[in-house]
Amino acid sequence: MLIASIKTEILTAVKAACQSQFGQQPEALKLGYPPEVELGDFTVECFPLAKQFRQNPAQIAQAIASEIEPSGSIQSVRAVGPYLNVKIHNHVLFGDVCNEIVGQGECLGSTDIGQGQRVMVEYLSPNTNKPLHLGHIRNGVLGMGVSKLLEATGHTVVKANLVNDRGVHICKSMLAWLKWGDGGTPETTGTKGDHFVGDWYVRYAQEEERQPDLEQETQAMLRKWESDDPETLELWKMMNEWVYGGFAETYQKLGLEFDAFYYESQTYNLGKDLIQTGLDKGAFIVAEDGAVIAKLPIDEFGTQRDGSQKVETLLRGDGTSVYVTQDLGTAKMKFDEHQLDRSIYVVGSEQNYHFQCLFKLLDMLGFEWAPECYHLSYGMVNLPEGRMKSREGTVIDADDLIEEMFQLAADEIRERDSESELSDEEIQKRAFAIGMAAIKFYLLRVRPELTINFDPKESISFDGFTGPYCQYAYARCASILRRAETEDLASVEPDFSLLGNEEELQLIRALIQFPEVVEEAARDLSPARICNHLFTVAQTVNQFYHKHPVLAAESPSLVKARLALINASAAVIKKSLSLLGIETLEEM
RNA sequence: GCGCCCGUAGCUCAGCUGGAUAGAGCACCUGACUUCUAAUCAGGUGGUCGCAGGUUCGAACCCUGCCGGGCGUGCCA
Repeated sequence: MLIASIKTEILTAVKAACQSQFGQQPEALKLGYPPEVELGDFTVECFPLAKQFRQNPAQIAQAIASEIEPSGSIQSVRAVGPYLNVKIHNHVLFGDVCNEIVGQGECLGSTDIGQGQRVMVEYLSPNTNKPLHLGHIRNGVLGMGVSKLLEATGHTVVKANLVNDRGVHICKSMLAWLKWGDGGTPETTGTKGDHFVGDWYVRYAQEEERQPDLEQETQAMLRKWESDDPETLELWKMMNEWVYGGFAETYQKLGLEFDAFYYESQTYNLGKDLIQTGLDKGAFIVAEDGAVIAKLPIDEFGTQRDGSQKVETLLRGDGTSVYVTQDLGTAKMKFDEHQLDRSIYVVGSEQNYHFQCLFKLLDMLGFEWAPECYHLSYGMVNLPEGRMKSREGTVIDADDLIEEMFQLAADEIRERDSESELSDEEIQKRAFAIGMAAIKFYLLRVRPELTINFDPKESISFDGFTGPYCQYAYARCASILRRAETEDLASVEPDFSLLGNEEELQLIRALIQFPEVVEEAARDLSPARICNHLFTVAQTVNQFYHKHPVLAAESPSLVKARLALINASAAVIKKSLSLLGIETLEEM
C-alpha cells in the first residue's frame, strides 16, 4: 500500500460514510495530521461539512466515525470534537511506507505534476569584471535548488546563465590592464582568473580618483569595442576567458550547473525589432527627444512624484538600446529556442521594478506567454555593519568564504579525530562537504524574499538548524545500518506491530509527509521548505535512536522493524540534502 | 509622493495558504559519554503574533486604515 493510496482509502471511506449518513457526497475534504501523534495518523476536519450538511461539526464527525468500519489499512476512526482521527494498521503505516520509501531510490519524493512542462531557470548572471561574492552564492544555491525541485516534480528544466560580458565596467578592467598590466596573466601571476581581472578593475577605480579623464579613455574604448575594433575585441575575449576560467572553478565547488550560457554581447541588440512591433501596434510611443517610451498603467505601477503616469524608456533617442530592450529580446529568444512553458528569473529584489516593467511590456506586446514569466526575487545579504559595499571593501568574496568554511570544518574534524585515524585526504573530503553544507543550508533555510543578515558566527555554526546537523543525523543512521550488516539478521522478518512509541510515530509521520513537502516546495519555488522538513526529520531521528536502541532492541524482529525505519529516514534525509545541493557523508 | 517586500520569544526564523493548547534554532541556566559517533539527547527560562478596526462558528494567516524597516521609482545593469 502506497502513501498516496492510504490517503485515497481514507477519503473514499469518509465519502462513502457521508453518502449513507447524509445522502450526499462532501464538496470538499481536507486530509491533515493531528497535532499529537497519539491522536492518530491522519485527520479529516469536519468544519467544511458543517455548512453543507447543516449540522454542527462534532455531530458530523460522530456520525461519520460510527459509519466507518475498520477495513483495509484503516485500523480505527475516532471522532474527537470536530475531527475525525484515523489510525492506520502498523504493518501499513510502518511496513509499507518504509518499503515504498526505500524502494524508490533516486525517485524518492518525485512526482509527475510537471510532466511535459519545459521551464527555464535563469540564475547567477554575473558581470565579468569582478569575482563572485556572497550575494552570488545565495543566488546560485537558490537557482540550483529550485531547478532540482522542478526536476523532482517532473519538469524539464533548462538552467541558464546570462553573462554580462560587455559595457563600460568591462572596459575599465581592460583599460587598466593595458596601461599597467605589463603583460601579466593569471598564469604568470598565479592568480585565479576572475580575481586577476577584478584586481585590474579595482586598480582602475583607484587611478580614476587621481585622473578623472580616464573616464574618457574608457568611453573611447567602449566605442572601439562597439565598432568591432579587432585589437579591442581580442583583448576583451582574452580577459573574459580568464574570468570564465575562474568562474568555472567556483561553480564547480558550489555544485552549480548550467545547460545554456547567454552572453549580453550577443543579446544586447536583440529587442529592437520588438520595439518596432510595439510602435506599430500603438503600444509604445515616440517621445519628443526621439526616445521610444511606454506608459505604465497607474493601477499597477502607481504614479511619479508629481502624480503623473509613469513612463519607461525602451530605446534611447539615438536608437541605442537600454537594459529592457535587451531583456525583451532575450525573453522572446528563450521561449523560441527552448519551447518554454515557463521562464523563471532568479534575480535580487533590487530589480523587482525592472521585472515588473519587463513582464508588463511583454504583455503589451501581446505575447501569450508573458504571464508565464516569473521573477524569483530574493532579498539581499547584509553584513552586521550593513550593506556590502565594494567601495568600502566590505564585500565578502565567494572563494574566500568557501575556503574559510572548508578550514573551519577541517579544524572541527581534526579536533574530533583525537586518535588521528583519518587520512589527510579523508579530512579534506569531509571538510569540504561539511563546510559547503553549512553555508548552503544557512542561505537556503529562510524564505527567498527575506533579507539575510549575514551573521558570521551563525553561518559557520555546525549545531542546531544547520546543514552539518542534518548530515550528522544521516551519518548516524548509516553507521547503524553498517553495523546491522555484520549481524545475522538475514532470515529475520521485521514485526512492525511492535512499533508505535511516540518517537517512532513522529518519525514515520515526518517521512510520510516528505512527498507533499517536495510538491509544496516546488510550487512555492522555496528550498526553505525542504530545509525545515529535513531538519524535523533529522531532529526526530536523533531523538528516536537516543531513546530507543535499534540493534539492541528486545527481539530480532523488532530490530528489523526499527532498521527499516532508520533505513527510510536515511533515504529521506539523503534525498532532501541532495535537493538542496548538499552532499551526504557516510561517516562524520 | 507612489509601487513592491518585510514586521511572530533577547537574536535568527517556522507556522502545512482559515482550524485542536502559537513551534524550532541560537543565547542563558541544569543534567546525560563503560551502552548503535556527545557535530547528539533530556529538562528549564522566555510571546499583548507591529497597532486599530472588519469578515468568520474560528484569524499569526483574509480585507481596510495606520506605525516601523528595506528595496526601488523613464534614457545604469
